[in-house]
Order: sequence, then structure tokens, then C-alpha cells
Amino acid sequence: MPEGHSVHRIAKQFAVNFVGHRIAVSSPQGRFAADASRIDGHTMVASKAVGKQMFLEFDNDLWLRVHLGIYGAWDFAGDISIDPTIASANGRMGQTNQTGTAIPPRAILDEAGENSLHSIGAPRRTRLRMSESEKVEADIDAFPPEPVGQVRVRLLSDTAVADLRGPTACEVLDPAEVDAVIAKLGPDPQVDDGPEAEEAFVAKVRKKPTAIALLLMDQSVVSGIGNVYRAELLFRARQNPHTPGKLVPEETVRALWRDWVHLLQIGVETGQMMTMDDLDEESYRKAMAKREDRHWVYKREGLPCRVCGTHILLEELGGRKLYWCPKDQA
DNA sequence: CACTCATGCACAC
DNA sequence: TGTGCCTGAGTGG
Repeated sequence: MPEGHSVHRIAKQFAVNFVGHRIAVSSPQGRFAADASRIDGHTMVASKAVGKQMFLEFDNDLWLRVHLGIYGAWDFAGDISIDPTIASANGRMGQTNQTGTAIPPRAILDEAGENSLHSIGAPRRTRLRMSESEKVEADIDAFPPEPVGQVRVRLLSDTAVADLRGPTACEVLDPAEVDAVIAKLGPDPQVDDGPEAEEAFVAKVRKKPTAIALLLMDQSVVSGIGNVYRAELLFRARQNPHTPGKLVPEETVRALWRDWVHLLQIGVETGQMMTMDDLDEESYRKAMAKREDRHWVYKREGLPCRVCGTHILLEELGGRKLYWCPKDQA
């Protein structure tokens, strides 16, 4: 799945291309039909993400809550803003479709560096897939395109369409229910940017006997971290994954939080889980091309540690794969 | 082309 | 602890 950074990017995509529009909500697959009728025909008024969950608000005071799980994805088509970073990562801005036409960038990052997307207007045929990665695909021939495969929800405006497939959660909630969901989540640096967020994280971690590797993945302790960021954050802090939260030095817990703030920000800005610092241009190109070159330890079992040369370990913890360096994270 | 596995999580047992 | 979700990238024949 999409760890936190991708969910924030998807929420921004909805903010730019759907908020303010009246939306026809349907369920081509059928499994969401009853819920769809509760928001069908209403105007989307807000879009937000907390951790790995996304919430879309409609003008009848109901919300659509979506969690993509391990392989959920949104497919956008029509008049869709494309982040130029993604456009170039996909094909140097000059990516060509089947007819050989260049796909022009439709959005720019704003000058304030807020990395919100601004549509600068254009044709309405682009296709964009947003999941754990983002991909600009061949243009559509007609709008709206026929739903392909098991589309749980289709959100259709006058100019754009978003198809949701394979989500782990997808439901319509009232405001109190939304609050209840969010109340169970630990702090998300993109949402809770004050010092209380760090304090809440530190307090929770330092109270628990649970291994720090499990706490980082616990969405009630801190939200948005998944298996990749977990492994990378622990390596970057040179922290043993098995240390109980309460025994991790306070300074290390704070460093983990601040590093998460930092990595999440990079992820939201670039759409990539780049967890290695200060790469020269050559290494950066390699890293973008191949995941194995993008991380310190994730998916590198048996390979020499980039710092000390020790073979990276892979073990199972809490039903998930944990990658770490037994020497640097002793 | 057939098959495995994944950047979660909720639920059943 | 196991399964469903039911996709798509990656791998190996």
C-alpha cells in the first residue's frame, strides 16, 4: 500500500480536481451501490488525509472514507492535473502516448513550496494512476471511459472521473463517525504540525513494552508509517528494532519522529519514497530507476549494508517482513 | 504465461 | 494465526 505520503497526494488530487464539483457517485462493481446513493449527486466540499486514510466530504454532511489497504488504487481520467515531477519521472515531460503526442504538464507546484497542485487548464483526456506509486498512462479516447475491472466506486464530475478498485475500506460516514475514526489515530505530521504531536508520540512510545518496530507500524501510535518507512527510519536512527519502546532513549524517539516529519514531507513533495540522503546526481538516477538502490535496508536482505558491509537481515515480525542491519542497529 | 507476493488491515476462529 | 480484499509488479519457465 500506499504509505502516508501517497494518501496525502491523492487527497490533494481530489482537492484540485473534484472539490467544488457536483459528483455522480456509482458502483460499477455493485458492492458500494447502497452507500453510493447516499452521496450521489452531491457536491464535494473537502478532501483530507490522515495517516493512510482519506476522507472526502460532500455538501449533505456525509463523508466518503477510503483506505487503500495493500493494493487499492485510484485511477483518474479526464481533466486531471499532473504533478510535473511525476510526469518527468514517468517520461521526462515528453512522454508520448500511442499517437505520439506529448503530454503537457497541467500543473505546477506553487511558489510558496506548499506543493499543492494548481491546474493551469488544458485538454481533458489525461489518465493518472495513484497508488503506492503514480503513473501517467495513455490518454483516454472518450470521456468518461468505460470502467475496467472491479471498480468499487466511480466518482464522476463534469470534467473528471476517479475509479477506486481493491480498497480495504470504503464507506460513507457522518461527521461523528469520521471524528471517531480520526480519534483512534496517532499523530500525522502533515496534519498535526505543532509540538504536541511529537510529545504525544514520545509519550506513547516510552510507555509501551512493545518492540519499537511494531510501535512504528501501529497506526494508533503514529499514523502513516508502513513497512518501508518503518525499516528505513529504524536504520537511519541506528536503532535496534526489537528494543521495547519504553527502553528506547528519549532522544532517539524524538529523532525518529523528526525524521518521519522529514521523510514524509519529501514523499508528499516528490511522490517517491526516497529514504537515502544527499545522493549525487548519478546515484539519484539509479535510485529512481531501481528500488534496491533507493533504500538503506528495505528489500536488501543478504546484501551488504551500505554503511558497514554486514549482510542485511530479513525476519518476520508481527506477520510483516522486517529488514535491518544487525551491526549498525545492534 | 503461470505463479508469487506486496508499501494493510479487519475480521473470523 | 489465518483469510479476504481481488490488483499489478516481478519472476521464472
